[in-house]
Amino acid sequence: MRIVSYNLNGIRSALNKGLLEWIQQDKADIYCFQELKASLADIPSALFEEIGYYCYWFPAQKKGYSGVGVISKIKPEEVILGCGLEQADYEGRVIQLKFDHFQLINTYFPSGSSGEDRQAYKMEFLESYLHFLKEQLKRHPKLILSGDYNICHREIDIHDPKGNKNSSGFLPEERAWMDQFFECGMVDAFRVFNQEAHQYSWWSFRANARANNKGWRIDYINVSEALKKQLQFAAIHPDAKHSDHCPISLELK
DNA sequence: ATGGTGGCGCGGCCA
Repeated sequence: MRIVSYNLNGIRSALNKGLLEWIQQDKADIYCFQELKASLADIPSALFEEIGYYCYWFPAQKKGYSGVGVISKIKPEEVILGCGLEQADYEGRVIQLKFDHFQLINTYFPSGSSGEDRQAYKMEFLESYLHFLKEQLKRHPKLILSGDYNICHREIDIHDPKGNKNSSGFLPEERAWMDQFFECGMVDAFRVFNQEAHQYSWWSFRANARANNKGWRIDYINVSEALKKQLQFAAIHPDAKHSDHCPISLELK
């Protein structure tokens, strides 16, 4: 069972850059997408269905903004659109899928990069999300949380830790939140298999950041302790270029 | 570097 998480920065733009063809050769069982930036009518589900995937979308109410979705070769037992938080659901940030042997929650965490108001909302969302996580862990001990967290956890996860100590996404309070998150009993699947530096999942469009690998690792697939022994592999895939993010993946026994 | 670039929808906003 292979699961991929990918912030597409616009599903229509990513499709124009060859996303479908990439999926056809990558052939994962489940793809968790963030930042669809499209309404339901503008998402070409048939393209994914024709290559063997069930599609579940939760776009934002606001046109062309945010939105999450999951496509899967295996039909889930249940799909929940949203997480019950009013603003997060308005912004299409969380989709939950119940599978036979695990619960999958795919999240696009708010970015705080556009100003104080959005940073305040990000912190508010993070606070609520911890309560949500604890509740979900009680209900579903085997939990997988994929997503764009918009936070680098440690210095090793960012190309310039000193220069970004005041940047949204690497603030001390955000990194402390990630500590708390993992203390709830979650495991960063990628770091189980890779402790190297310079492993990133997002690069700014500006100043040739990607070509110079000046990136941030802000995308994660985190699993609950109960699933850790089933982890076979996890990786980052910087060669896939349909977005300012790249896909990340894990393989589960 | 208070800049830089890209997606979306058509206003500049958001990242």
